[in-house]
Amino acid sequence: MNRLLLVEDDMATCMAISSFFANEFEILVKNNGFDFLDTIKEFKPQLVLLDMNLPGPNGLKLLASMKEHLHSVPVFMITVRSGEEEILKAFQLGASDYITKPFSLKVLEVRIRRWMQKTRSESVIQIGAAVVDLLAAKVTIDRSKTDLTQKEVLVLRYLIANSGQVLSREQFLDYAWGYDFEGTSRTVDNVILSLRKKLGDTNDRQAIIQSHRGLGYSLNLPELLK
Amino acid sequence: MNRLLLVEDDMATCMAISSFFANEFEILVKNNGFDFLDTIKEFKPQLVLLDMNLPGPNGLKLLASMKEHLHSVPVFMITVRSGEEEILKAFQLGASDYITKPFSLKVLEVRIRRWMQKTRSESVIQIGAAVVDLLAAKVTIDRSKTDLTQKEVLVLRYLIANSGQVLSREQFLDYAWGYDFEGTSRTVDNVILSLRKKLGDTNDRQAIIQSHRGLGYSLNLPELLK
DNA sequence: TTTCGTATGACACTTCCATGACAAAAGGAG
DNA sequence: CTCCTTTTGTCATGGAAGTGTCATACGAAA
Repeated sequence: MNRLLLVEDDMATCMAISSFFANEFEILVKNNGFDFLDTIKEFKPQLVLLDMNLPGPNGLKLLASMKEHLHSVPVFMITVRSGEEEILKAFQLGASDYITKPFSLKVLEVRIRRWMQKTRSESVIQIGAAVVDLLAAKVTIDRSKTDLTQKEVLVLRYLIANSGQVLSREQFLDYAWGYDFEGTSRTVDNVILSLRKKLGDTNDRQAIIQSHRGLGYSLNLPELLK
Repeated sequence: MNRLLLVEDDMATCMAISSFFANEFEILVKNNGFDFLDTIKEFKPQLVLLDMNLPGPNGLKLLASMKEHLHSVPVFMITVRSGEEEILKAFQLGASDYITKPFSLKVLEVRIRRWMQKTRSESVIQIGAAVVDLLAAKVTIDRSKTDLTQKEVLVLRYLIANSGQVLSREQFLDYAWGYDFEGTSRTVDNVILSLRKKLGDTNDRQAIIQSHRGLGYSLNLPELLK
Protein backbone atom coordinates (compact mmCIF):
# COMPACT_ATOMS: atom_id res chain seq x y z
CA MET A 1 0.00 0.00 0.00
CA ASN A 2 1.26 3.44 -0.87
CA ARG A 3 2.35 5.68 1.95
CA LEU A 4 1.14 9.23 2.33
CA LEU A 5 2.70 11.78 4.65
CA LEU A 6 0.36 14.50 5.78
CA VAL A 7 1.89 17.54 7.47
CA GLU A 8 -0.94 19.71 8.71
CA ASP A 9 -1.78 21.42 11.99
CA ASP A 10 -5.48 21.93 11.48
CA MET A 11 -7.14 19.02 13.19
CA ALA A 12 -10.32 19.11 11.16
CA THR A 13 -8.41 18.84 7.89
CA CYS A 14 -6.28 16.05 9.30
CA MET A 15 -9.24 14.03 10.33
CA ALA A 16 -11.04 14.54 7.07
CA ILE A 17 -8.10 13.53 4.93
CA SER A 18 -6.86 10.65 6.98
CA SER A 19 -10.26 9.04 7.34
CA PHE A 20 -11.10 9.53 3.69
CA PHE A 21 -7.88 7.90 2.51
CA ALA A 22 -7.60 5.35 5.29
CA ASN A 23 -8.39 2.42 3.03
CA GLU A 24 -6.33 3.63 0.15
CA PHE A 25 -3.08 4.75 1.69
CA GLU A 26 -1.01 4.18 4.74
CA ILE A 27 -1.10 7.63 6.28
CA LEU A 28 1.28 9.27 8.71
CA VAL A 29 0.08 12.57 10.18
CA LYS A 30 2.45 15.17 11.56
CA ASN A 31 1.13 18.33 13.18
CA ASN A 32 4.26 20.40 12.78
CA GLY A 33 7.28 20.81 10.59
CA PHE A 34 9.92 19.60 13.03
CA ASP A 35 11.95 16.55 12.08
CA PHE A 36 10.46 16.77 8.61
CA LEU A 37 13.42 15.35 6.74
CA ASP A 38 13.96 12.52 9.17
CA THR A 39 10.32 11.59 9.02
CA ILE A 40 10.47 11.33 5.25
CA LYS A 41 13.62 9.26 5.32
CA GLU A 42 12.10 6.80 7.73
CA PHE A 43 8.55 6.66 6.44
CA LYS A 44 9.50 6.83 2.76
CA PRO A 45 6.17 8.18 1.57
CA GLN A 46 5.19 7.95 -2.09
CA LEU A 47 3.68 11.42 -1.78
CA VAL A 48 3.63 14.30 0.70
CA LEU A 49 0.75 16.63 1.49
CA LEU A 50 2.28 19.72 3.01
CA ASP A 51 0.45 22.60 4.62
CA MET A 52 1.83 26.07 4.20
CA ASN A 53 1.14 27.39 7.68
CA LEU A 54 2.77 25.31 10.32
CA PRO A 55 4.17 25.63 13.78
CA GLY A 56 7.92 25.69 13.34
CA PRO A 57 9.42 26.07 9.89
CA ASN A 58 6.79 26.98 7.33
CA GLY A 59 5.77 24.91 4.35
CA LEU A 60 7.88 26.64 1.74
CA LYS A 61 11.00 26.33 3.86
CA LEU A 62 10.33 22.66 4.37
CA LEU A 63 9.75 22.17 0.67
CA ALA A 64 12.98 23.93 -0.18
CA SER A 65 15.09 21.98 2.28
CA MET A 66 13.52 18.76 1.19
CA LYS A 67 13.96 19.25 -2.52
CA GLU A 68 17.67 19.72 -1.96
CA HIS A 69 18.03 16.17 -0.83
CA LEU A 70 15.02 14.17 -1.87
CA HIS A 71 14.18 15.24 -5.32
CA SER A 72 11.96 12.42 -6.34
CA VAL A 73 9.15 12.53 -3.79
CA PRO A 74 6.21 14.54 -5.11
CA VAL A 75 4.81 17.20 -2.78
CA PHE A 76 1.34 18.72 -2.88
CA MET A 77 1.08 22.05 -1.15
CA ILE A 78 -2.13 22.78 0.75
CA THR A 79 -3.09 26.22 1.88
CA VAL A 80 -5.88 28.64 2.65
CA ARG A 81 -3.97 31.50 1.17
CA SER A 82 -3.73 31.49 -2.56
CA GLY A 83 -1.60 34.49 -3.36
CA GLU A 84 -0.01 34.27 -6.76
CA GLU A 85 3.45 34.92 -5.37
CA GLU A 86 3.19 32.00 -3.03
CA ILE A 87 1.91 29.62 -5.65
CA LEU A 88 4.66 30.54 -8.05
CA LYS A 89 7.22 30.17 -5.31
CA ALA A 90 5.92 26.73 -4.45
CA PHE A 91 6.07 25.48 -8.03
CA GLN A 92 9.46 27.05 -8.47
CA LEU A 93 10.69 25.13 -5.45
CA GLY A 94 9.49 21.90 -7.00
CA ALA A 95 5.97 21.39 -5.72
CA SER A 96 3.96 18.98 -7.83
CA ASP A 97 0.56 20.50 -7.24
CA TYR A 98 -1.04 23.26 -5.26
CA ILE A 99 -4.37 22.76 -3.56
CA THR A 100 -6.39 25.63 -2.11
CA LYS A 101 -8.71 25.17 0.85
CA PRO A 102 -11.49 24.42 0.85
CA PHE A 103 -11.09 21.55 -1.54
CA SER A 104 -13.01 18.44 -2.52
CA LEU A 105 -11.57 15.25 -1.13
CA LYS A 106 -12.54 13.37 -4.25
CA VAL A 107 -10.78 15.85 -6.44
CA LEU A 108 -7.73 15.64 -4.23
CA GLU A 109 -7.92 11.89 -4.63
CA VAL A 110 -7.87 11.92 -8.43
CA ARG A 111 -5.07 14.45 -8.45
CA ILE A 112 -3.03 12.28 -6.13
CA ARG A 113 -3.78 9.16 -8.10
CA ARG A 114 -2.93 10.80 -11.36
CA TRP A 115 0.36 11.85 -9.93
CA MET A 116 1.20 8.48 -8.54
CA GLN A 117 0.38 7.12 -11.97
CA LYS A 118 -1.62 4.44 -10.34
CA THR A 119 -5.28 4.37 -10.96
CA ARG A 120 -6.01 1.78 -8.38
CA SER A 121 -4.11 1.15 -5.26
CA GLU A 122 -6.95 0.08 -3.07
CA SER A 123 -6.64 -3.14 -1.22
CA VAL A 124 -10.10 -4.16 -2.31
CA ILE A 125 -10.48 -4.20 -6.03
CA GLN A 126 -12.84 -5.63 -8.57
CA ILE A 127 -11.27 -7.93 -11.12
CA GLY A 128 -13.77 -9.15 -13.61
CA ALA A 129 -16.53 -10.92 -11.73
CA ALA A 130 -14.39 -11.31 -8.65
CA VAL A 131 -13.80 -8.99 -5.73
CA VAL A 132 -10.29 -9.28 -4.41
CA ASP A 133 -9.10 -8.22 -1.00
CA LEU A 134 -5.35 -8.45 -1.00
CA LEU A 135 -4.95 -7.61 2.67
CA ALA A 136 -7.37 -10.29 3.76
CA ALA A 137 -6.12 -12.60 1.01
CA LYS A 138 -9.66 -13.37 -0.04
CA VAL A 139 -11.53 -13.59 -3.30
CA THR A 140 -15.28 -13.26 -3.38
CA ILE A 141 -17.06 -14.43 -6.47
CA ASP A 142 -20.80 -14.91 -6.53
CA ARG A 143 -20.96 -14.69 -2.75
CA SER A 144 -18.61 -17.61 -2.29
CA LYS A 145 -15.27 -16.82 -0.75
CA THR A 146 -11.92 -18.39 -1.49
CA ASP A 147 -8.66 -17.84 0.27
CA LEU A 148 -5.56 -16.81 -1.56
CA THR A 149 -2.24 -18.38 -0.74
CA GLN A 150 0.86 -16.37 -0.07
CA LYS A 151 2.30 -16.77 -3.54
CA GLU A 152 -1.01 -15.98 -5.15
CA VAL A 153 -1.23 -12.74 -3.18
CA LEU A 154 2.28 -11.74 -4.17
CA VAL A 155 1.80 -12.50 -7.83
CA LEU A 156 -1.57 -10.80 -7.94
CA ARG A 157 -0.29 -7.74 -6.12
CA TYR A 158 2.53 -7.46 -8.61
CA LEU A 159 0.07 -7.78 -11.47
CA ILE A 160 -2.18 -5.11 -10.00
CA ALA A 161 0.66 -2.73 -9.22
CA ASN A 162 1.79 -2.96 -12.83
CA SER A 163 -1.61 -3.43 -14.34
CA GLY A 164 -1.59 -3.32 -18.10
CA GLN A 165 2.08 -4.04 -18.42
CA VAL A 166 3.47 -7.34 -19.56
CA LEU A 167 5.57 -8.87 -16.81
CA SER A 168 8.10 -11.60 -17.49
CA ARG A 169 8.39 -14.78 -15.49
CA GLU A 170 11.74 -13.58 -14.27
CA GLN A 171 10.17 -10.45 -12.87
CA PHE A 172 7.59 -12.52 -11.04
CA LEU A 173 10.28 -14.78 -9.66
CA ASP A 174 12.35 -11.83 -8.50
CA TYR A 175 9.39 -10.15 -6.88
CA ALA A 176 7.59 -13.02 -5.27
CA TRP A 177 10.28 -15.62 -4.76
CA GLY A 178 13.46 -13.58 -4.39
CA TYR A 179 16.46 -12.98 -6.57
CA ASP A 180 18.24 -16.13 -5.50
CA PHE A 181 15.41 -18.46 -6.37
CA GLU A 182 16.32 -21.04 -8.98
CA GLY A 183 12.86 -22.06 -10.01
CA THR A 184 11.56 -23.20 -13.33
CA SER A 185 9.06 -21.17 -15.29
CA ARG A 186 6.41 -23.79 -14.55
CA THR A 187 6.34 -22.45 -11.04
CA VAL A 188 4.95 -19.11 -12.12
CA ASP A 189 2.58 -20.74 -14.57
CA ASN A 190 0.97 -22.80 -11.88
CA VAL A 191 0.33 -19.81 -9.65
CA ILE A 192 -1.21 -18.04 -12.62
CA LEU A 193 -3.29 -21.10 -13.27
CA SER A 194 -4.70 -21.19 -9.78
CA LEU A 195 -5.26 -17.45 -9.81
CA ARG A 196 -7.26 -17.77 -12.98
CA LYS A 197 -9.36 -20.46 -11.43
CA LYS A 198 -10.03 -18.47 -8.30
CA LEU A 199 -10.79 -15.32 -10.24
CA GLY A 200 -13.09 -17.16 -12.60
CA ASP A 201 -10.94 -16.10 -15.50
CA THR A 202 -11.30 -17.56 -18.92
CA ASN A 203 -7.90 -17.53 -20.58
CA ASP A 204 -8.96 -16.41 -24.02
CA ARG A 205 -8.76 -13.08 -25.80
CA GLN A 206 -10.89 -11.46 -23.14
CA ALA A 207 -8.98 -12.97 -20.31
CA ILE A 208 -8.17 -10.69 -17.43
CA ILE A 209 -4.81 -12.30 -16.88
CA GLN A 210 -3.51 -12.50 -20.39
CA SER A 211 -0.66 -14.63 -21.61
CA HIS A 212 1.88 -13.16 -23.96
CA ARG A 213 3.86 -15.89 -25.57
CA GLY A 214 7.54 -15.41 -25.02
CA LEU A 215 6.97 -12.32 -22.90
CA GLY A 216 4.96 -13.15 -19.82
CA TYR A 217 1.61 -12.19 -18.34
CA SER A 218 -0.36 -8.99 -17.99
CA LEU A 219 -3.41 -7.96 -16.01
CA ASN A 220 -6.04 -6.26 -18.10
CA LEU A 221 -8.78 -4.62 -16.12
CA PRO A 222 -11.85 -4.16 -18.31
CA GLU A 223 -12.67 -0.53 -17.64
CA LEU A 224 -9.92 1.24 -15.86
CA LEU A 225 -12.01 4.33 -15.38
CA LYS A 226 -15.70 3.86 -15.40
CA MET B 1 9.23 26.08 -30.20
CA ASN B 2 6.49 24.14 -28.45
CA ARG B 3 3.02 24.37 -29.90
CA LEU B 4 -0.02 25.19 -27.81
CA LEU B 5 -3.58 24.72 -28.98
CA LEU B 6 -6.11 26.99 -27.30
CA VAL B 7 -9.78 26.14 -27.77
CA GLU B 8 -11.80 28.94 -26.19
CA ASP B 9 -14.70 31.11 -27.28
CA ASP B 10 -14.27 33.98 -24.87
CA MET B 11 -12.29 36.59 -26.77
CA ALA B 12 -10.88 38.30 -23.71
CA THR B 13 -9.38 35.07 -22.42
CA CYS B 14 -8.01 34.24 -25.85
CA MET B 15 -6.29 37.54 -26.16
CA ALA B 16 -4.85 37.40 -22.69
CA ILE B 17 -3.43 33.92 -23.07
CA SER B 18 -2.13 34.23 -26.59
CA SER B 19 -0.39 37.52 -25.96
CA PHE B 20 1.06 36.33 -22.69
CA PHE B 21 2.51 33.16 -24.22
CA ALA B 22 3.35 34.63 -27.61
CA ASN B 23 7.07 34.56 -27.01
CA GLU B 24 7.10 31.18 -25.36
CA PHE B 25 4.87 29.02 -27.52
CA GLU B 26 3.53 28.84 -30.99
CA ILE B 27 -0.18 29.28 -30.35
CA LEU B 28 -3.16 28.29 -32.44
CA VAL B 29 -6.51 29.65 -31.27
CA LYS B 30 -9.83 28.03 -32.13
CA ASN B 31 -13.13 29.59 -31.09
CA ASN B 32 -15.24 26.46 -31.28
CA GLY B 33 -15.04 22.73 -30.98
CA PHE B 34 -15.61 21.83 -34.60
CA ASP B 35 -12.85 20.00 -36.47
CA PHE B 36 -11.12 19.50 -33.15
CA LEU B 37 -9.46 16.20 -33.99
CA ASP B 38 -8.34 17.33 -37.42
CA THR B 39 -6.88 20.48 -35.96
CA ILE B 40 -4.83 18.48 -33.50
CA LYS B 41 -3.62 16.09 -36.15
CA GLU B 42 -2.47 18.94 -38.31
CA PHE B 43 -1.11 21.29 -35.70
CA LYS B 44 0.39 18.60 -33.48
CA PRO B 45 0.41 20.63 -30.29
CA GLN B 46 2.52 19.62 -27.31
CA LEU B 47 -0.36 20.67 -25.07
CA VAL B 48 -4.02 21.62 -25.38
CA LEU B 49 -5.94 24.21 -23.38
CA LEU B 50 -9.59 23.31 -23.69
CA ASP B 51 -12.54 25.36 -22.52
CA MET B 52 -15.55 23.51 -21.17
CA ASN B 53 -18.27 25.72 -22.66
CA LEU B 54 -17.99 25.93 -26.37
CA PRO B 55 -20.17 26.42 -29.39
CA GLY B 56 -20.63 22.98 -30.87
CA PRO B 57 -19.52 19.90 -28.95
CA ASN B 58 -18.66 20.71 -25.36
CA GLY B 59 -15.27 20.35 -23.77
CA LEU B 60 -15.85 17.01 -22.08
CA LYS B 61 -17.09 15.45 -25.30
CA LEU B 62 -14.07 16.73 -27.15
CA LEU B 63 -11.78 15.43 -24.47
CA ALA B 64 -13.37 12.02 -24.57
CA SER B 65 -13.25 11.68 -28.33
CA MET B 66 -9.70 12.89 -28.40
CA LYS B 67 -8.36 10.55 -25.75
CA GLU B 68 -9.57 7.63 -27.78
CA HIS B 69 -7.09 8.41 -30.50
CA LEU B 70 -4.41 10.69 -29.15
CA HIS B 71 -3.32 9.51 -25.76
CA SER B 72 -0.07 11.29 -25.53
CA VAL B 73 -1.14 14.91 -25.81
CA PRO B 74 -1.83 16.45 -22.39
CA VAL B 75 -5.02 18.49 -22.05
CA PHE B 76 -5.75 21.21 -19.51
CA MET B 77 -9.40 21.93 -18.97
CA ILE B 78 -10.40 25.55 -18.39
CA THR B 79 -13.76 26.56 -17.01
CA VAL B 80 -15.74 29.03 -14.98
CA ARG B 81 -17.81 26.27 -13.51
CA SER B 82 -16.09 24.16 -10.93
CA GLY B 83 -18.59 21.54 -9.89
CA GLU B 84 -17.00 18.52 -8.29
CA GLU B 85 -18.71 16.14 -10.69
CA GLU B 86 -17.34 17.93 -13.66
CA ILE B 87 -13.81 18.03 -12.33
CA LEU B 88 -13.87 14.33 -11.53
CA LYS B 89 -15.28 13.57 -14.93
CA ALA B 90 -12.56 15.56 -16.63
CA PHE B 91 -9.79 13.76 -14.77
CA GLN B 92 -11.39 10.41 -15.42
CA LEU B 93 -11.48 11.16 -19.10
CA GLY B 94 -7.77 11.79 -19.01
CA ALA B 95 -7.40 15.52 -18.42
CA SER B 96 -3.98 16.45 -17.13
CA ASP B 97 -5.03 19.48 -15.13
CA TYR B 98 -8.10 21.51 -14.37
CA ILE B 99 -7.95 25.30 -14.22
CA THR B 100 -10.77 27.43 -12.84
CA LYS B 101 -11.41 30.95 -14.07
CA PRO B 102 -10.29 33.44 -13.09
CA PHE B 103 -6.72 32.23 -12.99
CA SER B 104 -3.30 33.73 -12.88
CA LEU B 105 -1.45 33.59 -16.18
CA LYS B 106 1.82 33.09 -14.40
CA VAL B 107 0.46 30.16 -12.46
CA LEU B 108 -0.91 28.68 -15.66
CA GLU B 109 2.53 29.08 -17.13
CA VAL B 110 4.31 27.14 -14.41
CA ARG B 111 1.69 24.41 -14.50
CA ILE B 112 2.11 24.06 -18.24
CA ARG B 113 5.86 24.03 -17.97
CA ARG B 114 5.81 21.47 -15.24
CA TRP B 115 3.60 19.17 -17.29
CA MET B 116 5.66 19.49 -20.43
CA GLN B 117 8.69 18.36 -18.53
CA LYS B 118 6.81 15.46 -17.14
CA THR B 119 5.47 13.95 -20.31
CA ARG B 120 8.78 13.09 -21.89
CA SER B 121 9.17 9.68 -20.38
CA GLU B 122 6.09 7.80 -21.42
CA SER B 123 5.94 4.30 -22.72
CA VAL B 124 2.96 5.10 -24.90
CA ILE B 125 3.82 6.46 -28.29
CA GLN B 126 1.72 7.59 -31.17
CA ILE B 127 2.88 6.14 -34.48
CA GLY B 128 0.77 7.34 -37.34
CA ALA B 129 -2.81 6.40 -36.63
CA ALA B 130 -1.79 3.83 -34.06
CA VAL B 131 -1.12 4.15 -30.37
CA VAL B 132 1.67 1.84 -29.33
CA ASP B 133 2.33 0.70 -25.79
CA LEU B 134 5.54 -1.26 -25.75
CA LEU B 135 5.27 -2.20 -22.09
CA ALA B 136 1.81 -3.60 -22.61
CA ALA B 137 2.83 -5.09 -25.98
CA LYS B 138 -0.28 -3.60 -27.47
CA VAL B 139 -1.36 -1.51 -30.43
CA THR B 140 -4.58 0.47 -30.44
CA ILE B 141 -5.87 1.68 -33.76
CA ASP B 142 -9.37 3.05 -34.17
CA ARG B 143 -10.50 1.61 -30.86
CA SER B 144 -9.47 -1.93 -31.78
CA LYS B 145 -6.57 -3.44 -29.94
CA THR B 146 -3.99 -5.88 -31.21
CA ASP B 147 -1.30 -7.66 -29.27
CA LEU B 148 2.30 -7.52 -30.34
CA THR B 149 4.39 -10.66 -30.34
CA GLN B 150 7.84 -10.94 -28.85
CA LYS B 151 9.74 -10.29 -32.04
CA GLU B 152 7.46 -7.45 -33.00
CA VAL B 153 8.08 -5.75 -29.69
CA LEU B 154 11.83 -6.11 -30.03
CA VAL B 155 11.97 -4.84 -33.59
CA LEU B 156 9.64 -1.96 -32.89
CA ARG B 157 11.53 -0.95 -29.77
CA TYR B 158 14.72 -0.89 -31.78
CA LEU B 159 13.08 1.19 -34.47
CA ILE B 160 11.73 3.67 -31.95
CA ALA B 161 15.00 3.94 -30.08
CA ASN B 162 16.75 4.80 -33.34
CA SER B 163 13.90 6.55 -35.02
CA GLY B 164 14.86 8.38 -38.18
CA GLN B 165 17.95 6.27 -38.74
CA VAL B 166 18.20 3.53 -41.32
CA LEU B 167 18.84 0.20 -39.64
CA SER B 168 20.21 -2.78 -41.50
CA ARG B 169 18.78 -6.26 -41.28
CA GLU B 170 21.97 -7.36 -39.61
CA GLN B 171 21.43 -4.82 -36.86
CA PHE B 172 17.92 -6.06 -36.33
CA LEU B 173 19.11 -9.64 -36.20
CA ASP B 174 21.82 -8.78 -33.70
CA TYR B 175 19.44 -6.84 -31.50
CA ALA B 176 16.35 -8.98 -31.56
CA TRP B 177 17.64 -12.44 -32.37
CA GLY B 178 21.14 -12.45 -30.93
CA TYR B 179 24.58 -12.36 -32.43
CA ASP B 180 24.74 -16.07 -33.03
CA PHE B 181 21.54 -16.26 -35.03
CA GLU B 182 22.01 -17.49 -38.59
CA GLY B 183 18.80 -16.28 -40.11
CA THR B 184 17.94 -15.19 -43.59
CA SER B 185 16.90 -11.66 -44.37
CA ARG B 186 13.32 -12.82 -44.99
CA THR B 187 13.02 -13.27 -41.26
CA VAL B 188 13.29 -9.58 -40.56
CA ASP B 189 11.07 -8.72 -43.49
CA ASN B 190 8.26 -10.83 -42.14
CA VAL B 191 8.30 -9.09 -38.80
CA ILE B 192 8.31 -5.73 -40.55
CA LEU B 193 5.41 -6.92 -42.64
CA SER B 194 3.30 -7.85 -39.67
CA LEU B 195 4.26 -4.65 -37.87
CA ARG B 196 3.09 -2.63 -40.83
CA LYS B 197 -0.18 -4.46 -40.84
CA LYS B 198 -0.73 -3.94 -37.15
CA LEU B 199 0.24 -0.28 -37.31
CA GLY B 200 -1.99 0.32 -40.31
CA ASP B 201 1.02 1.42 -42.29
CA THR B 202 0.95 1.85 -46.01
CA ASN B 203 4.40 1.10 -47.35
CA ASP B 204 4.59 3.94 -49.82
CA ARG B 205 6.35 7.26 -49.82
CA GLN B 206 4.53 8.33 -46.66
CA ALA B 207 5.07 5.05 -44.92
CA ILE B 208 6.04 5.25 -41.29
CA ILE B 209 8.27 2.23 -41.53
CA GLN B 210 10.16 2.98 -44.70
CA SER B 211 12.16 0.53 -46.75
CA HIS B 212 15.56 1.55 -48.02
CA ARG B 213 16.64 -0.74 -50.79
CA GLY B 214 19.94 -2.37 -50.00
CA LEU B 215 20.16 -0.65 -46.63
CA GLY B 216 17.33 -1.67 -44.36
CA TYR B 217 14.40 0.03 -42.66
CA SER B 218 13.77 3.26 -40.80
CA LEU B 219 11.00 4.62 -38.62
CA ASN B 220 9.82 8.07 -39.59
CA LEU B 221 7.71 9.74 -36.95
CA PRO B 222 5.95 12.89 -38.08
CA GLU B 223 7.89 15.03 -35.57
CA LEU B 224 5.37 14.77 -32.79
CA LEU B 225 7.68 13.86 -30.01
CA LYS B 226 11.34 14.44 -30.24
C1' DT C 1 -1.01 -38.18 11.31
C1' DT C 2 -3.41 -35.20 8.14
C1' DT C 3 -3.65 -31.12 5.54
C1' DC C 4 -2.23 -27.52 2.91
C1' DG C 5 1.06 -24.82 0.19
C1' DT C 6 4.45 -25.20 -3.07
C1' DA C 7 7.77 -26.97 -6.57
C1' DT C 8 8.63 -29.97 -10.23
C1' DG C 9 7.99 -33.02 -14.13
C1' DA C 10 5.15 -34.99 -17.82
C1' DC C 11 2.33 -34.56 -21.60
C1' DA C 12 -0.78 -32.45 -24.85
C1' DC C 13 -1.73 -28.55 -27.11
C1' DT C 14 -1.28 -24.00 -29.09
C1' DT C 15 1.14 -20.39 -31.27
C1' DC C 16 4.90 -18.24 -33.29
C1' DC C 17 8.09 -17.65 -36.61
C1' DA C 18 11.90 -19.32 -39.71
C1' DT C 19 12.02 -20.94 -44.05
C1' DG C 20 11.41 -21.20 -48.88
C1' DA C 21 8.82 -20.13 -53.00
C1' DC C 22 7.11 -16.86 -55.82
C1' DA C 23 5.41 -12.24 -57.17
C1' DA C 24 6.30 -7.52 -57.36
C1' DA C 25 9.08 -3.61 -57.32
C1' DA C 26 13.36 -0.98 -57.85
C1' DG C 27 17.49 0.08 -60.03
C1' DG C 28 21.06 -0.25 -63.61
C1' DA C 29 22.83 -1.06 -68.17
C1' DG C 30 22.15 -1.06 -72.74
C1' DC D 1 12.14 2.74 -72.94
C1' DT D 2 13.19 -2.29 -72.27
C1' DC D 3 15.39 -5.98 -70.36
C1' DC D 4 17.57 -8.09 -66.67
C1' DT D 5 19.22 -8.46 -62.04
C1' DT D 6 18.76 -7.63 -57.38
C1' DT D 7 16.12 -6.63 -53.58
C1' DT D 8 11.87 -6.63 -51.18
C1' DG D 9 6.71 -7.88 -50.37
C1' DT D 10 3.77 -11.53 -49.36
C1' DC D 11 1.99 -15.96 -48.42
C1' DA D 12 1.78 -21.00 -46.97
C1' DT D 13 3.64 -24.38 -44.14
C1' DG D 14 6.06 -27.35 -40.88
C1' DG D 15 8.70 -27.58 -36.94
C1' DA D 16 9.88 -26.14 -32.54
C1' DA D 17 9.43 -23.63 -28.54
C1' DG D 18 6.28 -21.82 -25.10
C1' DT D 19 2.19 -22.70 -22.40
C1' DG D 20 -2.02 -25.06 -20.03
C1' DT D 21 -2.93 -28.49 -17.11
C1' DC D 22 -2.64 -32.33 -14.16
C1' DA D 23 -0.40 -35.57 -11.11
C1' DT D 24 2.82 -36.09 -7.78
C1' DA D 25 6.37 -35.41 -4.18
C1' DC D 26 8.10 -32.90 -0.50
C1' DG D 27 8.01 -30.20 3.67
C1' DA D 28 5.96 -27.40 7.09
C1' DA D 29 2.30 -26.53 10.04
C1' DA D 30 -1.84 -27.88 12.48
